[in-house]
Amino acid sequence: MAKVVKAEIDLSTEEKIKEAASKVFTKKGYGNARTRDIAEEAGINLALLNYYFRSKEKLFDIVMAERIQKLFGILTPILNDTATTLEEKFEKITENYINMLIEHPDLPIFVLSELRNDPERFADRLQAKTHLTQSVFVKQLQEKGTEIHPFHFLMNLLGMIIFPFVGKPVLQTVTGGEENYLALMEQRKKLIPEWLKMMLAKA
Amino acid sequence: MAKVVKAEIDLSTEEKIKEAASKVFTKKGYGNARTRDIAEEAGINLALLNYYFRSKEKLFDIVMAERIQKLFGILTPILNDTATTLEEKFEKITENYINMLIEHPDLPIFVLSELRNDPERFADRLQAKTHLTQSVFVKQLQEKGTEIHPFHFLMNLLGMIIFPFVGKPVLQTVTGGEENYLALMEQRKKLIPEWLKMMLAKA
DNA sequence: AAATTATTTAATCAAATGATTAAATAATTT
DNA sequence: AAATTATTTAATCATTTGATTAAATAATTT
Repeated sequence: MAKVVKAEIDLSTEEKIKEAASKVFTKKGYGNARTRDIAEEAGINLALLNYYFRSKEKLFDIVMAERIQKLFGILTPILNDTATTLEEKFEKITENYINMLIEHPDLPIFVLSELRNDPERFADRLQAKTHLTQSVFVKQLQEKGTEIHPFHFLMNLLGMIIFPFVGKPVLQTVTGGEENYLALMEQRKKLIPEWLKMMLAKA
Repeated sequence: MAKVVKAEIDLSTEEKIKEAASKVFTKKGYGNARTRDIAEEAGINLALLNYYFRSKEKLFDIVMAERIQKLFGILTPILNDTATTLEEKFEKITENYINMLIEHPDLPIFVLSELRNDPERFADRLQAKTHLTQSVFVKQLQEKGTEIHPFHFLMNLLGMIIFPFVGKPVLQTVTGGEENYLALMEQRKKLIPEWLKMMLAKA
């Protein structure tokens, strides 16, 4: 056997394919992506892709798991931090998300549009229900004694943070070039937490 | 020739195909949609689809034009109404959008994810730049003398309205069934305008 | 070094898929 | 009614596309 080197080379070639797949899938979506695109992007033979991952679908599953984690993994630790106040959570989530989304602007539209195609399929990956309903964040909101359902705050937060990236193709035609867009996103890092604090105060 | 009847029958069969295409494309996206799916949904022969529309792509172009209009057509008349205040515009946009999105929850994710695939292609359909920069809405905001860029308000409004529908597959696993989700959306009709008024007041 | 196992490639397959063609049917015009 | 035009269908094409196979090469073990 060639265990040791297998592991190393596997990781290297496997990783090359996985990253190419992530890039191509994220840019074009599952249906528009061709396994040949991925192979070319990875600089390998098409057969190798199937040798390592058996099928387009299996490769896609692996990519999706990682992309979902990348998109939603930010939330869980912050929402469950007992050491921070609600206000600090707003700030951290906004800051972390916008920084990440500036680097990966096409991540949300990819994940959300693939989830639409088959929500059941990735339901277990999400586990949003448990993560959120029992989160410190929700408890802190309930302690405030507000009439407003906790998820409204979450929708507002995520909506204000993520939507500008989901709608980037449209919105950027309005704001002008990439620089202007980035400048607006930078402003939103400070603005969004303030807006949420206002909502909290009035609630 | 068969002019008169051609026009009528064309409209009927053409419309059947167009509506089937709209349904299938919206649900699955261009890349995952099959012309055979559309033909079956329309209850017609596959060849008929090509007889009327020449190709999948041309049919898609027509569908996209209508879907873009459906998604963004709501905005223009309200944003340019000189008879309403900013506050009333918030209310009208929220009310109209949420009502429409309850009927067509998969519209935004479809349009936005297809726009991502080729933003240039539909740039002329959007014309967001002109429609917005010179809108009454923007002028009214500027009269308020706020430091905050007008587009922040638009992003917040659209983000809070549209995002819950874009993220429905994820968010609904948290909120529970369709009824709960609808109830939350109904609440947002009243809440979102209030939140925007607060942002305006503090700005 | 020989044998074994793992990796990679070129060639090819089979099914899916968008599109066309030729013929049949229906409608309209003359 | 005959001729013309429009609509619809069944059958078929050509290409694309995901996947496999058999052979070549490289690495590892014995």
